Amino acid sequence: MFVIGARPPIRAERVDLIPLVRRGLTYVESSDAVWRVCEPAERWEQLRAKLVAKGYRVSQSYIPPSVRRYLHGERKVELGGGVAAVYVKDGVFKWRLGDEYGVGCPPAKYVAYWGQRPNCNGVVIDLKKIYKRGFWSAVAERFGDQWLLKALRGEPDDVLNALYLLAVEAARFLEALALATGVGVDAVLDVFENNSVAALAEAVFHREAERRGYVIEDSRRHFDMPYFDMARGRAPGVYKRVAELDFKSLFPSLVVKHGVDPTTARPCSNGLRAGGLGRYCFDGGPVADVIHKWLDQRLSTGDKAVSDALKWLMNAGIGAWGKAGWGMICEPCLLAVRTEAARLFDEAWRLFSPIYGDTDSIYVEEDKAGGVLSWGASLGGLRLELRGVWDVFILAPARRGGVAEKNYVKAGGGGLEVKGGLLRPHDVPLAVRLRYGDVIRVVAEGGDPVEAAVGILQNAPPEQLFIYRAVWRERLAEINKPSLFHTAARYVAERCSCDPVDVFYLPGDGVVYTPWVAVDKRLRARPADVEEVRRAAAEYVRRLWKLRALRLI
DNA sequence: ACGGGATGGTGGGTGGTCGT
DNA sequence: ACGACCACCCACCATCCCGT
Repeated sequence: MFVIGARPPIRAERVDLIPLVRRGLTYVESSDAVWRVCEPAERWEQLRAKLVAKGYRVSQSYIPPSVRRYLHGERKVELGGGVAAVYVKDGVFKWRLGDEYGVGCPPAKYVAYWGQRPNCNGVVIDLKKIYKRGFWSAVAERFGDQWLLKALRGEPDDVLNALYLLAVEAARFLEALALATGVGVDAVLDVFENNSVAALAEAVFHREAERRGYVIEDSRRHFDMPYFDMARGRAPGVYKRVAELDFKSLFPSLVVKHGVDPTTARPCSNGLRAGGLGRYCFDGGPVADVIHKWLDQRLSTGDKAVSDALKWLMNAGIGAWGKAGWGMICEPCLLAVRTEAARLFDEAWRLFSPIYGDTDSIYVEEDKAGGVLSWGASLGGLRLELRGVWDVFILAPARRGGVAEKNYVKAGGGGLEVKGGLLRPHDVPLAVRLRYGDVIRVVAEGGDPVEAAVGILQNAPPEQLFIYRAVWRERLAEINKPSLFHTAARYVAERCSCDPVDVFYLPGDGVVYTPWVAVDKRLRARPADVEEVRRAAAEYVRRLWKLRALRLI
């Protein structure tokens, strides 16, 4: 952490760096002194508050020392080493490493867990912190809804195997971040304790500025910038043979093309429009250069994990210019990029009247794709690519008419992609969730999705009649007005030690069904038979808006 | 003509998930 | 982190039916 200005009343040494301090919406060079704080890092949070209260300005106050040791070359990133998953069963640590299974601590560099932390050597990864949602929800999202059937059965080996899948993915992502930033996985995890990828990106921005002899003042915003929705759809309906075109890394490309950088942003009469702030010019700088390097890396890598890590770093780094909280704030930078993206988006709509578009994507009839591609090629510095042609593309109607934005289904070549909470087959019985592709096929052929779902339920195995949802114990404890779902959750929570609680349930008439038991609000239970539950499931899907919306197309 | 129960729509609140 | 959106729940209101 650095202090800018008079000598601070703490242990600090003078360093020969030029401060860039915030003035209005931009940064300017100052002749003030710069001090490196020598106090232990655990005190920085408190120290910052005290110093800021006394009128001192600070820099890099949120970068952990572990990250700094890597950025200054005192430590080198070491990649590779085995990835193991560990979980506790009856007080015993069971692990999987590749195809090997064992008990105790695994002989692996990365030890990932969910729930109780194993006391093992190596880089310990808390998967709860990485995925920030329920265990089975994360597994189902990434590796298929079939895993929810295993969640229902609850076989210990299935849990360990699912855990291992997440562990491998998480370790690969963390290593990719390490490779891209030069910050070791242990230090990346330190950042994630209190912060996000944005803080990691900013650490690299700061280091590059420092290398050039500058420190950039930390500033703080209390409100996030307003978010402009850039999604637009033509009309609800089923479209056939739809070409999808995407800009690859649009925001980073615009940063690089225009040299957008917080350290050189300044108002000028012929620059880029920055929303309502007027026009701004940029001359590149340390931040734009880092993003340039990351963009080149992303365009040349064939490794998906590395590509994803770079995408996160760039988007989080750029997005953080308008975030609330401490950081490298630059409203004109973010607004200039967004406004330019919005201008291109509008131009595409004027020229091609797409079926659908969202920020950096354009969906048009197959025969228009060539025209869109040549337009993209004429823009300079941007890469517009044909991602593919979908056999079926469905735009959902909104409840109040028009298109429900960011809600669509695209299907082709046996694959199916569903976007948006309105259409995603959550909150539906597992059988329907697993066979959602069939429901979509019926819609594409002009049939009734609700009756298709009811048909699926009539022939479904009994355990697939339930809906899956997760609820965290902490949340469950503070719920005042429990719904039927929470009633089921409380009933299940009393019978397992899981967190989040994995609830398989189905709302009924005055009761909620959990596998083969009907529970009322006082948590009184009676057995329920299959046909009773099947009827409740059919009634339930008939009520669902997400299926009736598909019917209205 | 009146009142009470049943029914159905609405709007606000709560909780959860997705997407950025 | 935050907004948008869905399912659910409840309070509230209008309407209708029907018996008195």
